[in-house]
Amino acid sequence: MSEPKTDKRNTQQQNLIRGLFRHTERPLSAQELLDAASSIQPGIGIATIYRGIKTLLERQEIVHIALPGTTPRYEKAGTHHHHHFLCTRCDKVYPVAGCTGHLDKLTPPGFVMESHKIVLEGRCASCATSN
Amino acid sequence: MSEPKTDKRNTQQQNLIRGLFRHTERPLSAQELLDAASSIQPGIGIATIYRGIKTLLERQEIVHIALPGTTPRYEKAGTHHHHHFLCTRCDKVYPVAGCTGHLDKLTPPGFVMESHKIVLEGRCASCATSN
DNA sequence: TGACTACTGATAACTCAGTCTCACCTTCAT
DNA sequence: ATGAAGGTGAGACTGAGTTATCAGTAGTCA
Repeated sequence: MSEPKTDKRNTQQQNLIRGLFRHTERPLSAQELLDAASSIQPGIGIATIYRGIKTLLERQEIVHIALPGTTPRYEKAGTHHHHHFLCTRCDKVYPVAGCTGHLDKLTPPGFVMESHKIVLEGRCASCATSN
Repeated sequence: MSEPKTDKRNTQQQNLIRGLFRHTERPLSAQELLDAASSIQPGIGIATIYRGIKTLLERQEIVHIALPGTTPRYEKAGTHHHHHFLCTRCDKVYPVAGCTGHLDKLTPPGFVMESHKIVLEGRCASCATSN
């Protein structure tokens, strides 16, 4: 749980943030990171969370994920091509393996598709069973 | 180009906004509506645009469309199921006919999918040909 | 036509995510 | 152990998008 890697200092807070990504399978928002980090190190500030996100993005350890109608999430870099499920109840985002493909067929004539996003919405497993 | 429909007044501004949706095939943002409306009726205020959007949403003449990484758009209600193409250069959004289907297969066990969004990103026809 | 009142335009205010500032603290090379 | 300097936490600040306020305007109805 300590990796210098650059000339930056190896602080508890940055290691904590890196550890949260390492041990969480789903993409996290800044607020989710703050909540999770606060339960381990109470008092950690939101500015530190954003600084940590910025550093990890620069090091390409995480990637930015934009989703419709909610705040950005950040996810471990280097995963296979996949999409996301957004729970409309708890607002958590989950990775979804695979892809339907055949999206080229949808692209209008003359348009050049560079990437695509598929977002499933509904209830996650825990919100589907509870009211 | 004049439809009372409720006890609300039938103003030039509201008719203009309704007309813009009626004669535009692609979803529009508040700013795009302001730009388009201003070219027809200079001096129209942004507050009037938002008031018009609110009224049309209440009357279910338009629907709200959330997209990743950009501002909300609004689109004529009652269209067939379709998705959207977001131009990464001009930030315009275009409707995309059809759908790949087979998305149920992606839903993780225990999750309940209620809807899905597919967003294609790249260059629209006019941005693809110009630099 | 005249009066009532909802609507408009300008702009201030609000909301929220994200950034900046700065005094204090922690890390780390010495 | 010590000092230099980058990191931290608190909170002010910023900017984009949206909403509220209010005096003046225009639609509606008698």
